[in-house]
Amino acid sequence: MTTGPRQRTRQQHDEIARYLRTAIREGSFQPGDELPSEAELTRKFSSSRGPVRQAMSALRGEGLISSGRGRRTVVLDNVLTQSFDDVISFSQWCHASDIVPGQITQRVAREPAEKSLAASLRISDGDPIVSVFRLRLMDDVPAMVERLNYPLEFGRHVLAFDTDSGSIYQELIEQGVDINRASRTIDAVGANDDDARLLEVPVGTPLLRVRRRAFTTTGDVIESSDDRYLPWKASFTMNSTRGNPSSMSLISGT
Amino acid sequence: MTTGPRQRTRQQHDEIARYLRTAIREGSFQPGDELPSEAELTRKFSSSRGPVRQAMSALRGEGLISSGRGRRTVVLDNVLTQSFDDVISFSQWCHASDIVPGQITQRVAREPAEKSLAASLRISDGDPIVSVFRLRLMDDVPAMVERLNYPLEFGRHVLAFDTDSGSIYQELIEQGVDINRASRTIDAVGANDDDARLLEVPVGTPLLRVRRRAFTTTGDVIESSDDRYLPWKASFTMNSTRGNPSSMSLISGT
DNA sequence: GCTGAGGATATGTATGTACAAGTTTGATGT
DNA sequence: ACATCAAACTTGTACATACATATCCTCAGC
Repeated sequence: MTTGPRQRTRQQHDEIARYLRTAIREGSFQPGDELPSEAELTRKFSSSRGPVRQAMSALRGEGLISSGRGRRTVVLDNVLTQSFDDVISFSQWCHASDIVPGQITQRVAREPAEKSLAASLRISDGDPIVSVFRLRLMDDVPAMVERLNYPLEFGRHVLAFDTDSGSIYQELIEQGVDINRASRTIDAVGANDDDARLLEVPVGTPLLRVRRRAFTTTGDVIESSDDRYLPWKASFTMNSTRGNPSSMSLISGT
Repeated sequence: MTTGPRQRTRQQHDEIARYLRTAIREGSFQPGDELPSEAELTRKFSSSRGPVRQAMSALRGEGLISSGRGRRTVVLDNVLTQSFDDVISFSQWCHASDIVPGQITQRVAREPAEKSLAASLRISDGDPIVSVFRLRLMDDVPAMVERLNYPLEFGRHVLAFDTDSGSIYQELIEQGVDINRASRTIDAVGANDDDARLLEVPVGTPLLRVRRRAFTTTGDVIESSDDRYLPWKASFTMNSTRGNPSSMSLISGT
């Protein structure tokens, strides 16, 4: 007996949450609108209040809705958000959000590293790297451009992989690369010529840039990447509590 | 109407969560240790499983613990980076980075809340709010425009404060407002006319936008704000580790 | 037309019960 | 000594119920 099919019947609360997320995303419930009451959802899904409240709680945690004693639950002004702790893979995030991820590879190359990239990957200037340049889609609509750079040691797995077929992250995991830690820096940039063409927006359109470096347990750099999101397709949220500091920090530029 | 003392008996789940947070923080439960089982906590607090699971859910959402079917709940090694106070306050962040913060108030007003803002602050449409619009400086150079909105309950402290003199956050703390939790959403926008004029950049320049909502322990919304940074003056970084869990919150079924 | 009281309704909290689905543990048989 | 299996945990999910507490709406009274 192996792992068996990951078939797993979907839980009720999960199903309710997905229904609401989808309805909100597709505009069936606009920002400011009231969601159906818990009682209505209970009837609609032939469930009980528990699962309904679990779903609501999930959505509240994602910042999608706001609720309170006596008040109807309302939809907040929102775009999809990645929860900071589990942003690892674009594909994975899409699946969690019930979106179909897509990718159109623009370029895959094995080439010598230029100076700044070499420094970022902690290799020598001119050492070979594997670089990938892809347009990423959400439900077949352009959403992000992705520039990935790997030292050859890890990049060789990428060269042997069809980059149009899915998640590189998952492929690396399956190849036994132990991705242990990642560091992300978020800022804003204007779309350059390539970005603008692929994302179908004017040059200079504000994009949300996420630069990521991933490490093994031993501290070797696996990846140095630059993702640029259309800000109306994705944003980042994080929660912090007094006394329980968040892992995010604001860094001063030059 | 007598607003009455904000006395409010503490809820069981809140008390349990506080106990566990404190115990973890003070080292009674070390990273890797197992927490008491739900059954034990139920007995210890003479409660039922619902509140215990709500507390666990809160801690899981804060990334303090990890749990799963069949497995005991274990304490994670919490990565301390920047304290909550440093992240929430521009002034404190500047001081920590050895930068002189500055502010030039553009506008302070008491006005009725428009619809979306009212929803965000969880008050009624048209209820009075206090809004502040400031240009923030780093070493006397424009770096960020700040739009703050408070319900009157908290905003009255702001009205009585010289907004050119420093940190509103610190003032609120000193006035006894208990700022407990904050949620931030980060994305990118182009500079509008006001932004461009104050930051001395062309209209449309990409800015890093941070929308923040701050809450009291009881869940009341203190603030809903919109900060826009020049991306070459500030950015966000974040570290995550593979083992560490998502910040998805889930609440017990009960 | 406006105000205020009160009921209807909404979400938040708490308890009890039952079962599902993993993990750990220990007894048993070889 | 070792592998195997079953019992005894653990946490996850679900349902029924009750009450607390805040909001909204209706309608009587002025």
